[in-house]
Amino acid sequence: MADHSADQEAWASALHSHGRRVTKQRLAVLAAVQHNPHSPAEGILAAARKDLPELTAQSVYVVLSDLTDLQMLRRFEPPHSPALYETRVGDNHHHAVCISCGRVEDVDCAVGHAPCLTPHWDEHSKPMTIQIADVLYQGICQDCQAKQQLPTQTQVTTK
Amino acid sequence: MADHSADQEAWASALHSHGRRVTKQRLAVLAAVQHNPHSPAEGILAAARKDLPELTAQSVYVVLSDLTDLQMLRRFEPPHSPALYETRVGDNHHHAVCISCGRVEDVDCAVGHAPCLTPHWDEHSKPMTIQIADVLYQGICQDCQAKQQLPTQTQVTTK
DNA sequence: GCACTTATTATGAGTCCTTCACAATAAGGC
DNA sequence: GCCTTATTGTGAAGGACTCATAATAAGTGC
Repeated sequence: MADHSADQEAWASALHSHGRRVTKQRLAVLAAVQHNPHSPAEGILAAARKDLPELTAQSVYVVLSDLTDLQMLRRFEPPHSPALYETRVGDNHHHAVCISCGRVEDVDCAVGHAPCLTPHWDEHSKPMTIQIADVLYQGICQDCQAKQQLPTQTQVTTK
Repeated sequence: MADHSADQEAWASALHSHGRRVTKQRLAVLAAVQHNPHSPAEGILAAARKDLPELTAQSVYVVLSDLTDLQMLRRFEPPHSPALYETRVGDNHHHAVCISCGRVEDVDCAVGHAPCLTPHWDEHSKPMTIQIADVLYQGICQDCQAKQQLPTQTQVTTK
């Protein structure tokens, strides 16, 4: 167990710099997200309640969305899954999710700091000024590959 | 109004090839998605009901998810939005959403057929076998840029 | 340190999107 | 045309998240 108070102070000053009050709820949520990256609100609630049992789910939702707006947290929504949160922000990394078990891995940007930031628009579309390019990789993690020694590797979606 | 029956037959044979029965509900949903790309289930229901008023929302959900599994439709979920559907499948294109108005544009793949398909894993992650790489661009479309001649271009999220 | 103001949190209910269980219907093979 | 069974319709339920309001407590000034 490393020096928690150092983290606490870092979070506190970050909150201050955004004009937010430093509450134990926010610190608990931040710590929970830090120690459980890629967790949904429910998981963050469970983790934070170990330190702060009276914390409510609604507070977690409020805190998470506020801190996400402040860019102190990053939120992403894999298909068929509730939103996941992480403290790793500002480094333009991406995510890979296992379509079998749902496990999530971070993927560093392969193309520098702004991957694929120059879309080639198709004919009929009105271009946009792109600010973010999120890449979501989907595949099968090694664990799941080992478990299901697939008989056929082609799609077996014939119902 | 082009030749609808041609489309109908194409959908019908596609359904057959997947072992599905050809029903007016499925055809209505497929036509609705084709004519309203990037529509949510509710919008597809509304569009399909113009041809088939007795169609129910639940049927639309069932049909959409089944056809998505069959890869006859493609589904994607922008942040803070219900799932959107389109008939353009198998061409590995991506999407750009306007963070202001929610408008969605197709973006052709900038890097050939498999963009960014070779993630650089960070140190601690177990690599996965990547099958899909979805890119979600977020920005501001021209219309919204024109409407809000932003006074400050930095973030005004100080509440 | 002690009020006081107001941001935050807790409480409770409500919304939206989607799915489930089961009965009614109809597509397609015979 | 009939029969089997996939599909659809009906009605209700579930999960994830948000909203309105009251209670609480951070941070400010005295």
